[in-house]
Amino acid sequence: MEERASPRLLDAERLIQARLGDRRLDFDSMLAVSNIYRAATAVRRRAERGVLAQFGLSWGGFTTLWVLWVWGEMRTADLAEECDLSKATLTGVVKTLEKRGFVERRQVESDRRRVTVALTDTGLDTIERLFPRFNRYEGEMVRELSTDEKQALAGLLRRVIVEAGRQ
Amino acid sequence: MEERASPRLLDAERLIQARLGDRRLDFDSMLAVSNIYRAATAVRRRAERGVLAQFGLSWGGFTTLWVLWVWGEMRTADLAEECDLSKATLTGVVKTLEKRGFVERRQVESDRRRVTVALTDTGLDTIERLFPRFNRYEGEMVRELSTDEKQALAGLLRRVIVEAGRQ
DNA sequence: CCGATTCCGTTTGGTAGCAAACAATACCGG
DNA sequence: CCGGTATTGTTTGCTACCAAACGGAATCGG
Repeated sequence: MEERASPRLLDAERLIQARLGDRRLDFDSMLAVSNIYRAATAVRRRAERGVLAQFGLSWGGFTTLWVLWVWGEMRTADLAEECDLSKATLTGVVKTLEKRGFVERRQVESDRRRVTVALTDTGLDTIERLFPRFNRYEGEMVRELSTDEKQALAGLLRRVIVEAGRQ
Repeated sequence: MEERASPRLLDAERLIQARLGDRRLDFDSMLAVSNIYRAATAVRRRAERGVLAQFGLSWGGFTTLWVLWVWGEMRTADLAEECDLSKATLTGVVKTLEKRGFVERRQVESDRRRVTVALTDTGLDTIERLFPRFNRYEGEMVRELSTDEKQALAGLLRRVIVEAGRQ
């Protein structure tokens, strides 16, 4: 099970040890963190190629549609927060989604600095057809894990998110 | 233990569950996958702001320096593979690193299509000073986890990487 | 040799992502 | 009211990232 893991990674570990000489190095943390990043890249790429591309969506675009679906019409700032994007980035993503006809911007009457974003009918239809397929993909990507392991993984990651999120 | 971890995050997760209602969905997989992505973003941002920015490096730039440091001079294609980047992206990253004086390109005599990339003295000095600090940051980001938990996390993620990596 | 094919890194054209500067609007103290 | 300050979303300028097209270089079959 664990043995076939990745001999290359272990080689690298020894090489680093040699390079660093007597310096003390935290390998457990290094492997945990670098695997988080690698897993995220793998998961994102697979989802983009396997599902999202057919709908003309990137990961960020999908996330935005999904958040709007779950939470409904939202102010730009809250949407950015929920999508875990800077507001500047969100402006661009929304622009793209608008171009594709998935969302629309709405001026807020009571405060003209503000703008809300909402799904169009096309956007709603798209996310309702897309999400179940996306969710099946998610299942495939973690199918090696038991239910308990999935929950354990989510729980461990949650603690990393909280810690790393402290600025 | 798990309860104090992150009330806000769990609330959001419960809310989503409520919003999605009776649809048959694989929540365990969904939470595992989305937390992978969130954790990666948090980890990357914290490292970039906390350490890498001071050295004028992005995550990708750092990874590239690190790989070159550990493995030595490499062909472009192998470097891209090792950094988990497309060769097109790597061209850009190397271009930036070259501009900053961290790496240099070398034409291969025996096959003039090929190019290798190697650290400059500046690059070597930089990564040798930077990596220990980066590693301390990694430790901080997972400091809530015990050694066993870090290893468990790395192991679970490795299995996701393998599965999601199958195209 | 030579034509076709394969291989390699770069370029092109597009989206994504951030920080910082910005303009418009709202708000607040006097 | 009115001048200063805070807030909000966008713009600017940059890097990163990918797929696909490209063009030079090697290689292989005949």
